[in-house]
Amino acid sequence: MPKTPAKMLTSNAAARSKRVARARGPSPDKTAQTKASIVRAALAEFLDKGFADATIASVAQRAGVAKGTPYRYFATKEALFAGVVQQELVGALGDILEERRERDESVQAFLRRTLLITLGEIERKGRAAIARLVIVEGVRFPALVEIYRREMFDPVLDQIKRLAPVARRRGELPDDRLIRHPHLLIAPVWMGILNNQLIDRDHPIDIAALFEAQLELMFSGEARR
Amino acid sequence: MPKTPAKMLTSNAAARSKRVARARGPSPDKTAQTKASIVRAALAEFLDKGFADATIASVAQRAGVAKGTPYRYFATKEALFAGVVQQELVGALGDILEERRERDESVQAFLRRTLLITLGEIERKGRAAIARLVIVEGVRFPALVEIYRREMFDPVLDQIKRLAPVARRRGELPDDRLIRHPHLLIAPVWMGILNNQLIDRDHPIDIAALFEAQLELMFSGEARR
Amino acid sequence: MPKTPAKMLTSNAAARSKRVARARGPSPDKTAQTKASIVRAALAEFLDKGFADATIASVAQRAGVAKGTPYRYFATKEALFAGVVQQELVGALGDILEERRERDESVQAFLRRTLLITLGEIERKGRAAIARLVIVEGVRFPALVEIYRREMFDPVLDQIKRLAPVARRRGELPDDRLIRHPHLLIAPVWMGILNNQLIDRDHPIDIAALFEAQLELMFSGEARR
Amino acid sequence: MPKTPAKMLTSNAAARSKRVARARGPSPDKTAQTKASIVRAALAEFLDKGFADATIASVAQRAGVAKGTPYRYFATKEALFAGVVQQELVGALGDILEERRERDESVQAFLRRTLLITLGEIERKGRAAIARLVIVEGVRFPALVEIYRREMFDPVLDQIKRLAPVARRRGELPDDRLIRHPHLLIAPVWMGILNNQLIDRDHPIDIAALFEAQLELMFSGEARR
DNA sequence: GATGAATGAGAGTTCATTCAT
DNA sequence: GATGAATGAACTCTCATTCAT
Repeated sequence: MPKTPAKMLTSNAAARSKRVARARGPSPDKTAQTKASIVRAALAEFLDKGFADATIASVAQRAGVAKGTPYRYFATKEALFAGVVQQELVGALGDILEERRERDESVQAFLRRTLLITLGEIERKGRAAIARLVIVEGVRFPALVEIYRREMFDPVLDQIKRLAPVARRRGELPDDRLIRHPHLLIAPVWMGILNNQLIDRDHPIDIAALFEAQLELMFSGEARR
Repeated sequence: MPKTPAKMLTSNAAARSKRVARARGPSPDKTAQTKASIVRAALAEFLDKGFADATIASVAQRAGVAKGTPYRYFATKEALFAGVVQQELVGALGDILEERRERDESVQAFLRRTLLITLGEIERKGRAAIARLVIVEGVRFPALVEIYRREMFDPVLDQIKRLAPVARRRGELPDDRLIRHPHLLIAPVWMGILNNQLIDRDHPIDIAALFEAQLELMFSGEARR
Repeated sequence: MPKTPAKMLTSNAAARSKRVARARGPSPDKTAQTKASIVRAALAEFLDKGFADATIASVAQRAGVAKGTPYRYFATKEALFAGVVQQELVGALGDILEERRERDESVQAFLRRTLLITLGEIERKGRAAIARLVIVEGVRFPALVEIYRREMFDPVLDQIKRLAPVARRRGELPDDRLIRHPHLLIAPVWMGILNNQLIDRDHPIDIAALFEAQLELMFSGEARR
Repeated sequence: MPKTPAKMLTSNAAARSKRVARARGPSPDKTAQTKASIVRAALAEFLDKGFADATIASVAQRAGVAKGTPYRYFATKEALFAGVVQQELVGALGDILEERRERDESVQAFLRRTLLITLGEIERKGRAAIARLVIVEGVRFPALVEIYRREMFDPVLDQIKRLAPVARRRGELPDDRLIRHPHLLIAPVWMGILNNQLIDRDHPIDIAALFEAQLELMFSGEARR
């Protein structure tokens, strides 16, 4: 897990600040490792089998711990699922929304720059699989879906809603279509996730290319002319 | 469905015997009704709870039959699920693909005419919910997903692939984009299903409007100018 | 179980009246037998081990059924316990309270006649063990204790409270002690149950003799003089 | 309890070493305090929940120690229960049996003086609750019941058996009833404990008054005349 | 001595599936 | 064909107990 170094740092910092109170007893480091391996194992298990078919025993086995150990960190199977998925979700977007459009940068260029990079990451990392998981288990975990919407879906949509009028004023848009239907811009991304993750895993489509085509379609970009 | 002929035969036989001896022996008519009510009940159950949380007992209760009765018609719970969903899937498209573009009808007009109507039906009937179910249970039922792809997804896509060059030749398309990315046209539909069924049930978007906007976007329709 | 014949009778009557609605399917007789054997087994198990140490698996084994079968009749282990004990409790007294004092019969003679017989039955049958069970598990099952109090404890006490003034008027009592302390008369019975069931099983005391002594003690019977 | 001397010794050693080196090393004083708080916590836990529902973790939390600490003092949960209850039992009677009947004091007066005071203490302190606990867990802990019988039940009974003939000779008893049924005298006490602790906690009866009434009933006390 | 993370046997409970009636 | 009682594998969750630190 690429995050481990960062986590270890945090853990060590925590250990240092707690050193006075915890001179004896098990190592906080090992604890953090145990939890991390459980979370990792659980994510893999849930991705493989879905919530219903996943078993705690299997998670424990994948993590190399005893059957009861996951319960030290998550009270129930549902809590484990929610905890694991939530952890993957929160802050996953972070960077994109931090990005600011530079002076003289067109909205189209800005969107291409930020969203295209994110899309690459989404596919490279297992983000698309997470999205699929949230969607697939959404009926049982409405709270998770809401988090997903709040943390991932709505921010991107809001960004588009905010930028569309700007682009229109700048003459980048030939009509109000993006203003009226902001979903149109991200539709190809979901189309791609759906196709690649669920419908046709053997013939994945290039989500980035699909998105870029849609971007050029909506903006009167040069490729149009 | 291989059983269909046999069933029809039985049904006919039933109709015949009905006139002769109604009072004694099992009624084949009643049998067909029993199966129908089981299928209906099962679909409702699966839509409500998903495959894992659905129980045969509950299906039986909804259907007003005993717990063992569904097993007369479907060998296992999985077979019940597959059978029920498959039945909803197969032939659901039927009509659209039958439709032929009329002489002088533009491809855009043809697509609007056929797909828009279908979309309306999809939303009016529970088709979108079925789509959701297939997607959600796809990991466990790859065969169903394949059926879905074969019966629903690919036909529409193939239709687009077939018509795109035609439209291009007819001067309806300003570029090759639809030829290279046929998914772009149906992306808004999936965006809508995803949003309305799973992500934001409280704020459904108008799928038909979204699709029409995309249609006009890709074709150099009047609304564009 | 001595009750089986009576129960079978009831069961048969039930089967007869249901015959119209239940022409097919499992035999109601066998069902009743299964439930009876589960109840019997559960009572034995609870008496042997107490609620906490009793296991459903063991109950099932004693009853000669599968582990899941008890759940067809009792939703939870608690329900099984409550159901079994309650069944033993309700109506166990019945007869005593029906008894009426005959003309010219002294209160003392009446109490001796009715309670002494009941005491014999209590010991002969497993009633004392049931009482112990209720008492022992009372903290966890307040509802059961309340039933016990309502069905067994209070009725006897109320009977005494009702008869004490009568006896006093009849000159059978030398003072108001029984009126002020009705518990005194039944105290020896509980003393006996406690001793014989819990404290000193190897040296049981004769509860009937103890009760009779107390009866004579409180009434100025001949034995006193 | 065999450990008592050792403990006292340790305690003394602790007192000694306290003056010399308080700052370093484990404090034996603290150890004794730790054990005491564990015992206290355990008793409360067992009284609250009974043996089966009590958890070591909860005991530790009540005592303000770690989950593993109780195991330093008691090898198993059963040992903890036995140790705690036993400690409450042993020597609890002590004083009563030490008491000697004064010259010219009637047996009745002596019994009233000694037992009545004890009864008050029983109710004031949690002794009755302990009795309840022993009774309730008796099936699982026959050894405890035996201790109870040996330390509490039999001594009182033996005292009565010893004094009854004396009272009879002194003309305090109108007949041999108490000699033949010594249990009769203490029956009201148990009746009271049973009623107040288990059967009808909302309507406690006055155990002391009940006992005194029985005492006067058996002895030809003034109240009788 | 003390800690508390980790263990794993074991219990309650569910439910797809079977089959005698 | 239909019934529903019975089965038993499988799963979640608990908690007494151990032991490295």
